Amino acid sequence: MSRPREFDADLALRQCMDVFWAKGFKATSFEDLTRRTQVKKQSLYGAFEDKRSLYLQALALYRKQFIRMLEQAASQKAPVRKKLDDIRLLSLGSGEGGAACRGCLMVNAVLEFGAEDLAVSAEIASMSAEVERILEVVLREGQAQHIITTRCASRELAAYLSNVLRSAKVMERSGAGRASIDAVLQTSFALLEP
Amino acid sequence: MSRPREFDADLALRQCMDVFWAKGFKATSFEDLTRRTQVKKQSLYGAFEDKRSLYLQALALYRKQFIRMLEQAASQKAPVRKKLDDIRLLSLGSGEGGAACRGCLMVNAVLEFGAEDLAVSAEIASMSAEVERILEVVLREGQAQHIITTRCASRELAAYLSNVLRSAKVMERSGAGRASIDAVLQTSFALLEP
DNA sequence: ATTATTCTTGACTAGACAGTCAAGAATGGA
DNA sequence: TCCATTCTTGACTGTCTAGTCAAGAATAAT
Repeated sequence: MSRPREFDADLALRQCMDVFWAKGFKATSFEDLTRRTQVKKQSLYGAFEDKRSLYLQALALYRKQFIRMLEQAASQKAPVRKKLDDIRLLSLGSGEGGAACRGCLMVNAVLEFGAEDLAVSAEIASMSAEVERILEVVLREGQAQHIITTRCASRELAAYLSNVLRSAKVMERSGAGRASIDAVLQTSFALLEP
Repeated sequence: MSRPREFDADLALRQCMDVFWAKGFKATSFEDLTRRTQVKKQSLYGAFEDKRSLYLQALALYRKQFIRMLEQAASQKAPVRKKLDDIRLLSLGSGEGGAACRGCLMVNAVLEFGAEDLAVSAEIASMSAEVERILEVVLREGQAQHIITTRCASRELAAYLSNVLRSAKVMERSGAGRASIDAVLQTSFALLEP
């Protein structure tokens, strides 16, 4: 065989994801990535092919992480109300001090690339579908327990809620305070009650 | 005095706004702007100072246009239900064929710059405030007529609705079909009923 | 008509950027 | 021990970009 890699590719990918998340694709230079990861240019190229490919891999990682957290909140053994609260808090962000206004990498990606970039669009569409599927299950459970309105079908409510969560991330990125984001989320969730 | 300008600066600004709207700030090169406006580089610099300054002026123009349309819908002499319908349709977009997935220039701007750019943030904050003010009046009117729920204060509902409209624009930019955007909007508006 | 002023035009500059090259270093297998 | 392979490193390339310069053109006021 050959000389083994000296850096942790998974760690490097996570770090690159952070940079892309904070700055966007175009505004991130390759030098930003090498500075952050402390990995030399050619090594990054070796491991990830390309700036664009690195970005797509970061998107995929983000999606996996997010879905895992959402699924955790949705599938816990707890009352529906608790699940919904956790989902709301998840999308409110952990309130980490300071650099917390990055929004959602996936939303940022859509806004940056629009619908033209097929690979990015596909990633987004896939994530949205998963999110809505998970939400729908919880909402249907809530409807069965008369906690959630039955004025609209669970599928519609899931699309609605997914949209609300997305836009909370837009608010977050715009620098809105945690309080005002939470207020909007509270209202949006309150309107789901029968 | 001196030699008069040979091009229409207002028209050029509108055209630049279109380009920024479709491509974003960083992805728009000055050459894109000169190609679109058919105005030579130095002339654009002469009229608008700077790429960034041009962008900020485009943002301001967009805000004025949008607020004017929204105010028109909100202040027409018509039942509240008609007003809300018009507001919904406004944010659904006129359904112009093809290149209609540009989203909202202002939302795109926030997502591209995050909260760091003070001038951009200020523009956004100002637009959000105006939108919410206009919506609140309509919603309060609706509450008085028992068309709109009084579970939440009109101010909260306005923040909610403003958020919904924003995220419809995110969906639009992501290439979602008109039908699915409208479905989400319908649901979001339906939940406002008592 | 002259002049001061501003517009137009195209060539230019300096810097940033993604991606490449080539030479040397380190490793596992024979 | 030696070789093949892959990693590392730093220098390099070509391209694209925002912004500038300077010379010529057109105008309004005198």
